Amino acid sequence: MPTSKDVARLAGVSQSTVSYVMSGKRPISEEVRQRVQAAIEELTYHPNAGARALAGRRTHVVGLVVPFGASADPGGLLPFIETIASGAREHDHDVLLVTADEGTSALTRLEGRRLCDAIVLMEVEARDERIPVASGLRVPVLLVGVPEEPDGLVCVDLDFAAAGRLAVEGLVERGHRRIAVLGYPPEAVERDIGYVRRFGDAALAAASAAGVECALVSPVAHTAAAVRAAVGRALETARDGDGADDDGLDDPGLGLVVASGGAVPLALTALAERGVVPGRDVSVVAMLPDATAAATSPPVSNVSTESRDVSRRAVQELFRLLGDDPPTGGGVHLVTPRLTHRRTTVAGPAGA
Amino acid sequence: MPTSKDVARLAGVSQSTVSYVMSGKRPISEEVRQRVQAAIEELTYHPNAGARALAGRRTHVVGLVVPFGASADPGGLLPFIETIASGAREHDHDVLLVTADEGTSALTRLEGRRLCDAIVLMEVEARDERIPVASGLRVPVLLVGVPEEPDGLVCVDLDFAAAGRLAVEGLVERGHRRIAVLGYPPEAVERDIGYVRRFGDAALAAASAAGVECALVSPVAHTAAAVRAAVGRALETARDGDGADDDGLDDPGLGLVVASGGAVPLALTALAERGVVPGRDVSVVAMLPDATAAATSPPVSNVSTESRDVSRRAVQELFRLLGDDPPTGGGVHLVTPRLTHRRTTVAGPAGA
DNA sequence: CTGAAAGCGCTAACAG
DNA sequence: CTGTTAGCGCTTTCAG
Repeated sequence: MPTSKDVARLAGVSQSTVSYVMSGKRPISEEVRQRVQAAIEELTYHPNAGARALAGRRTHVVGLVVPFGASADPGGLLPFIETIASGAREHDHDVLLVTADEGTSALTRLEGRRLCDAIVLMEVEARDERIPVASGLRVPVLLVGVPEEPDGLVCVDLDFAAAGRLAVEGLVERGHRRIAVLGYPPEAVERDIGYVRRFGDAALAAASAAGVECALVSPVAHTAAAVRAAVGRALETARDGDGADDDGLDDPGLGLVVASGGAVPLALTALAERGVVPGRDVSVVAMLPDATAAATSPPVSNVSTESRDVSRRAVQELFRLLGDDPPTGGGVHLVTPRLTHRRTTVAGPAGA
Repeated sequence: MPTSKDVARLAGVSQSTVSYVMSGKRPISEEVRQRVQAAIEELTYHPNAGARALAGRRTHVVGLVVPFGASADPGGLLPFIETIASGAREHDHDVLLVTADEGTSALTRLEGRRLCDAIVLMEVEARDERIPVASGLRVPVLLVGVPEEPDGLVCVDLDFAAAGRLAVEGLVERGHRRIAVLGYPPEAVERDIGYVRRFGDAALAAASAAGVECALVSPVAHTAAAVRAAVGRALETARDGDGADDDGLDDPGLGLVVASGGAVPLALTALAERGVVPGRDVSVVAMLPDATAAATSPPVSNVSTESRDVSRRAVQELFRLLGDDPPTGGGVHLVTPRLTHRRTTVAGPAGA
């Protein structure tokens, strides 16, 4: 296995020149650069990462702390990881994957052992015990998710308020006058106070702004029974004050927002059991990644969780943190979701 | 940031003693060990990974090459990655994540830069261009998936033949006399010749052993149209030779095996469109991870792809490769899947 | 059972 | 524009 010394010898230059050719940190004459490049190719030289990290005090690795274990994830995680990994490679960095179940010690280990130059912390909760630790580290940390106390850290997340608004407005546009929001499971309600509240509040606000009724059914556990009950309650609520079943020809029925992606299959099943057909009798809009939404049966209208966009943004901010200019600590970056109507929304009032 | 030198000074010993205390590669008197440990705690010392790798020629990192980009994965990837990551941590290793789109150069980079001590290559295809490269590396490589030419490498995979058999036998047990297998999408048929063939052949063999008819409908693209057509063909086939619709009270109808997890929602939709109810008119058994199967509507009976078991096995074999005893190159390790009946299989002939 | 010392392969001042 | 040199922090012989 060749070292930079071998390259230097073969090219007839000094070892440092080889280093500078690779890093571009110093002007090199075209002639020398050519010779060195040729030697590198010929020997298929690769710089030893450990040595490089030791001498240069940069590992060219970013640590990624992923929320495994707890993950009953409806599909957004993988694209996220993929995007971070490819993004890192584009900047000549690698990704070290650490699972969140290591807790706060993952952070001190990554920092203490000099395993990486920066850390991305995924699925940050509202009051996340890792935040205070993270903000005390010397390596920059990027949060995915917005905690209550960002503590000067940079955060990137989906704009959940916009998502709640979008879902409700989309249903109102299709003529729904009664809306119900199936909320998050109890665990999430306790853990993720941040986005849970932001989504719900924005949904309610949008409804009231549009002058339509909106019931928030929450929490809803991810069990068949709980979702069935919640769907029942939502449908009952909608029927109240409406008098009869089917008298208004223009009434598109209930507009149902499913805030937690994981509940979608259960909700669809619950509706089917009652003989209620989404896209005809009611509309269903769920919070889901596009790919997952398109793969349910029937494909469910969705407010995209855009993990791809969020992670692209995360990569961008990450390498700003690693860049030359001091990026002025802190800052919250929100990515706006999109609403896509699929088979579960009714056509709407104005013909369409 | 303290170094092992600082620890040594504080403990009143030499640097090498600190090293030996940490590695246990040399007997240390209890007294000295205590002092050193105390110093380590006090300074919250962490060994510098780069320096350790450089001097010790072990990185304590395993490279994981994941099949992103192409992945329309029905859920098995994440648990796999998670299991590898936790398993590695249990052996005091970290995981460096690399995406497969880097191709064969990912391997040479991991090896050349000394980024890891071993490599796990996921979703290996039958004739995978990375195999010859992998088998030429100095770092041990573990394949997940069985290529045609393992080239002396260790492979771990699900036993797809057993899976095909299991699916068919499960349906036969429930009284089905006519079975159809919805095969893999064209891409997979061309790419993954290995397990595609193994699954199909075993299914057909099991059917013929049981004396029941079995039609293999393949390839089936993952589009609504293609799956709809395939389901139609499967149902027609079953109706032939049966004469009428519903005369045999004991005839549990068609037994449908969906070999490719990604087609499941489409297949369920296609059945629903025809008014055919799984679990009553036909049975459906799909090849899916348990979690995914439980989350479809209705929950579909499945032959588990057991990515968790496969990855546990992979970790086990991986650290055998990294262990002290030379593990005698090569070897194929197959993990046996399980069949779980959910709501999409009929009750069966004998009451049940 | 413990210490001293020689690198591992690279980068980054210093010198020209 | 290029070469020389001193480490980065650890492991591991080689001596006790």
